[in-house]
Amino acid sequence: MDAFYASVSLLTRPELRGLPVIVGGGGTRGVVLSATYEARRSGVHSAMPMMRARRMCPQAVVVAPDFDAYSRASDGVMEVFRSVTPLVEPISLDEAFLDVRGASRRLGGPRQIGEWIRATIADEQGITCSVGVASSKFVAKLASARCKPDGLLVVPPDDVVAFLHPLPVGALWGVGEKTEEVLHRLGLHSVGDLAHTPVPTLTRALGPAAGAHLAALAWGRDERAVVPHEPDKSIGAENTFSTDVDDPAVIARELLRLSEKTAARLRASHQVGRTVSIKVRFADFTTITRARTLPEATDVGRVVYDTAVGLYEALGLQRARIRLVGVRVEGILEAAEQVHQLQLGEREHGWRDAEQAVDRAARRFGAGAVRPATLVRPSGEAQDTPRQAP
DNA sequence: TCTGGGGTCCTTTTGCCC
DNA sequence: TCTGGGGCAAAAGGACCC
Repeated sequence: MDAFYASVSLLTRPELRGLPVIVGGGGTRGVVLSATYEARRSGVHSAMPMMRARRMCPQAVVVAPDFDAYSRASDGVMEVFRSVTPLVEPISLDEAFLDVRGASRRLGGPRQIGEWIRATIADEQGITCSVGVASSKFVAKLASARCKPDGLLVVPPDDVVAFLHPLPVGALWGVGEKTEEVLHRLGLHSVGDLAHTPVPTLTRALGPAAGAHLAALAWGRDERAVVPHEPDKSIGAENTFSTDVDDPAVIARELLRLSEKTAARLRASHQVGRTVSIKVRFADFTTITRARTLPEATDVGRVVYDTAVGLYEALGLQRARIRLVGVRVEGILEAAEQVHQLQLGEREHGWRDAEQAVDRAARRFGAGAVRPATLVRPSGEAQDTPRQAP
């Protein structure tokens, strides 16, 4: 999709069409999530700090994100994709790879399929998208980027190298700021430069995996298949405070909220995880992580929380100024695969039962209907995260 | 200028066992 | 008892993507 969040937000705010619009968090610390092309003309782009974006484009209208609307639009778009082929690999809410080799007989060549998808999505969702067609995933991805917005570009197999080589190295999927800097220091600016560099030079500079990978991509070699639905490897939640926090009680309360949120998502997806990790970002933006692997996988918020707090306390911080905390559960398995080892003298009912009861209450009365008392704040107290009404 | 939240993957370090 | 190294898994850090 083109400028997905911004385009979907404009559906309910048609009076803003044609204006520079930025979608981003209302607070002072947010970044740009999406911007219309009118705003991009002023240099605004996603991931840019909101403060800077407002300065660059003071006339822009800033709207808060509406993730429910984006999620609904995404469902509609993915449904269109799946009507073409079951081989759909979503990359995010607004983007997916489709392997259309098996659909040609029914729907015509890739160009016709692409145009049909574009027309159908414009018709059903009222937003534009761009389609790249190629014989590999990453060339298709670059092709779609090149024809944005509202475009379609087919790169036939014989044209791949000619298409790639003039592009800047930073255009490659997997080359970000740091890697680009390393490549520039080697005097490599275009994909063609990269292609004509000995592989050992690249692996020395970037490591064996990245070096070999980029060398292959520079010649258009990419064998990765379109894989529908890979299982989750980790599930987590994190939060940046609106202002830095040095009160351990506030940190602990936030770890509790994030632990419960993460565990609830595990239970909802019938999954459990073995490793609990926390993330702490200090006021100066340095970030650390700490992890502990449990004897047995869990989906219980209290277990996640106890582990997370233990990890935090083990840091031995003394009123450090904290910007962000996060909780993540890794080593995920299907709950059905997990066999619970019974202990002698174990209580018959525990936190798991309590939390399942909370899940049932939440389904009937809404998320947050029942929650730990420490997370129920006196009215009027400042909140760091907007929350549903109790 | 001041940097979100959801993730994945890779590399290096560390601790343990033999 | 000390020293060293290989193998392995877990932990930690960092780059990257949308």
